[in-house]
Amino acid sequence: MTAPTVLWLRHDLRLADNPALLAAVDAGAPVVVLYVLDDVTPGVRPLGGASRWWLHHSLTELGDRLARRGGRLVLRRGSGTHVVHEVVAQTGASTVVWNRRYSQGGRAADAGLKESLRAHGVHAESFHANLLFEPWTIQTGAGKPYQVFTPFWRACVNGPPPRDPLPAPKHVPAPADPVASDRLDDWELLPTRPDWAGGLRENWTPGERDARRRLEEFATDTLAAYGLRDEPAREVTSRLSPSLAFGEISPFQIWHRMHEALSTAAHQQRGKFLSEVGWREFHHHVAFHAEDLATVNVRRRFDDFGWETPGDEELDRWRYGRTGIPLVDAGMRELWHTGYMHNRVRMVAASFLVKNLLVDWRVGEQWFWDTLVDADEANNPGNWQWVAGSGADAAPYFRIFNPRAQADRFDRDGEYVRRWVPEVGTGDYPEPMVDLAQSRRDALEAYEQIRR
DNA sequence: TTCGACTTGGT
DNA sequence: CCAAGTCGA
Repeated sequence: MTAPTVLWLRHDLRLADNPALLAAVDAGAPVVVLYVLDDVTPGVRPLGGASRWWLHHSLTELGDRLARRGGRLVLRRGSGTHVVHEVVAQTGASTVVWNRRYSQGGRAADAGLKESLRAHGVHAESFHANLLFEPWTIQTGAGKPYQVFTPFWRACVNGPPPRDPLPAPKHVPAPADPVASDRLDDWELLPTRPDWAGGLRENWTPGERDARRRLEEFATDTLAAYGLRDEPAREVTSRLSPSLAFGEISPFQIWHRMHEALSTAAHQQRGKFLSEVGWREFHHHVAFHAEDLATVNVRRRFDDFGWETPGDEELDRWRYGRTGIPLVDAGMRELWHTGYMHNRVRMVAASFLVKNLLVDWRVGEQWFWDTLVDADEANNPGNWQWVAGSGADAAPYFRIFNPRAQADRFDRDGEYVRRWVPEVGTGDYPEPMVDLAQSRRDALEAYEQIRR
């Protein structure tokens, strides 16, 4: 009997381009493929509601794919560190492998685990899988982390190119004795009473297989029209963000596909699309070096900002799309219904909360965390801080989106707004909850205080 | 130290 | 036309 290898999966729910999986299989021993639902480890953020829905289906699909290759997915709940030790003890595993995660809490837990495993004589190894450029490898000339996107991405692109994606193993040998696993249904990741996931089901198919399909469709059909990406009524974005968040697809696979055959028109848009992938890299870079991106202002000067404290009723108008500002409401309803919001509209809806209502960006960030299927520990707070002006490479304070002007520019014929707010222009649609011109002036005044 | 450059804007 | 600040080389 060979001692098995434990593969601990986290944000890498895929078989292709999975270095830790490949290493586990190549070791020649049976592989215990483990996923841990961890709501308890300090600094590891529990998934929000929409993400839990996605996770359920992604794990189901992964389990099926694994089974077709002879493997078996083992599910456990609790502290990741504790569970891994438990599984090692139960199986007599000699090796544990995983792909690196980059959040503060995740790194701390993994470093501690590596140390304690080695102290128990268990070999532990981590792999580079989920970012094109690991955060500590990109530095300014002065050896410091970047705080501005453009030079950061230039440094990435001008350095050694990302490796080619790795193949999926054809066979994943499971241990002869089955390892105890939770039943996925018992985790109750799907909503009941009420089941609010109907819009999610209509719009998404979680899992590696559909992620690959979306990438291929984007590369062959959609990328050529990516120049229209700012218009929310068009469907010209990749919609890969939730799959990237769960690691159903890797940035290496995306990068590589963008360097394969593309039409001339698509080729012209490639750099723009890859720079959006670059923003994901940038936010992870910033988060790696920041204190805690989801709670602490990158620009500490904002710590004294006098945010308003909104009532539940006011906040609910924003959350559920009843602000009386059509583009904001359209976006918030798209989010509530589908677990997703077009990027341009995210900026407008976030700007409205932070600048027109002067609500702390953390309040909006938490709502997005709970409702987005692509909620990401670095991207979500990083983008909210960017909008608020407290973040890295943030817009100047006096840049305040006007949601009406944004609608005129990017939804000129009102198609997107009508799709989500059909009653717009009728007596059923609410009056604006705030005067845009006055609240803009108030915001400029409030932000003026920060400058001192 | 200097200096060019800087995702996404508004009136 | 307006509106700074600061990053990075």
